[in-house]
Amino acid sequence: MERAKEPKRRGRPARIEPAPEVDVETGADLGETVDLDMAELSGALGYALRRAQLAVFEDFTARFAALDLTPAQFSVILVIGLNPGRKQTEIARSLGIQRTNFVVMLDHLERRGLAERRRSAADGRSHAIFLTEAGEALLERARLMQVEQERALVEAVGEEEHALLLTLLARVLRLKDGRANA
Amino acid sequence: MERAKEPKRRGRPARIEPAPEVDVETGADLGETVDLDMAELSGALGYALRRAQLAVFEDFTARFAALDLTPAQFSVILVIGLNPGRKQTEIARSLGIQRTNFVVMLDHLERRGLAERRRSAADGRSHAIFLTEAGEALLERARLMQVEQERALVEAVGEEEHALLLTLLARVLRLKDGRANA
DNA sequence: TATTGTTATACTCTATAACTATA
DNA sequence: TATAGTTATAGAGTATAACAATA
Repeated sequence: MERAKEPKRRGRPARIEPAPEVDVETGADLGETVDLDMAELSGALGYALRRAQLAVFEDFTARFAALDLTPAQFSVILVIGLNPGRKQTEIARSLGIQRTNFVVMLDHLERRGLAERRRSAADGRSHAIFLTEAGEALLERARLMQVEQERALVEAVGEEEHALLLTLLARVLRLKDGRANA
Repeated sequence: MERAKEPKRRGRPARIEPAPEVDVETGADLGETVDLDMAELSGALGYALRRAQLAVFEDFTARFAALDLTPAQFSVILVIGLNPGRKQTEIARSLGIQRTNFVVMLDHLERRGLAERRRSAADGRSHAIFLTEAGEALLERARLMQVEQERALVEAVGEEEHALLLTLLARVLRLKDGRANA
């Protein structure tokens, strides 16, 4: 049974004081938009991608708060679940995570009892990675949440458009090949 | 005349040694793909957005290396250029940058002689932000590079598809409204 | 020698708290 | 009291160097 952790404190430590019990809802940070000229930026695909990605990740974070999973953590347990027994480095690389940073991520998941490393008999250097029972269970719940987010996205952009977006975003990755072959 | 700065050193400091003159091109990090099952992840729009955004930003960084501009810095000088004389906080908020973090960004641009703060006569608290001559000049060069990137993107995804992507990515932002009204 | 996993860093980005000057 | 700008700081993400165990 995984508990939703208290969101970790960030920024300068609060001076120990009465604890004001602030009304968080008041934060009118996005109240009046100041109508600057943004037209040129809005035409830049990179900028549009960035804003869209942030919006989806924010939404994700809100939805997955109860499961205490970041987008990256979700992607990791999903890939482990679909590819049990693979080497640490294989999992990491498939997600574009450097193996050195993946160590800490896995430590975290292992300490939470969601994943485990097993020494490979064939190759004493490598670890085969698996989900635990708890990990599988959490993954199932996470899958449901992910489906809900996808449904919300379909509602926002349209059914066909959602599929189209996936297609077009895949094409954007051709940029890399383009430069590699140049 | 802005110089392309040496990319800042990161990570653990190298032990002072002969300097191996490594063949960087050998890094076969993405050589053989290990064919894991990624199907489920690939269907997640959030993941697709993330990968696409990273690809475009990487491409951007490569293209803008000579100008020594990050995507964020480009967006800042662009918005200042299009909205000269606006308050610091207005510029920052229009880009979704917290005013506290914007201070350092502006410091940086000001030290490079690209932007400047002028105390407002009307309101002694606020700064009106402008580009310098050098800033305007750099912005012009940056605009050309940006157009080139956009052209590369059009080549990668198609002319109509590029326009469609912008439309659909704007719709993705409805997610936020959805949650706000819920 | 090369690979797998690891530790130790270090820079960037982003977030919060609190201070100063001004309104 | 509220706002604009600022400083200080902390955490997350991501990058590099180097080492140990194993191949």
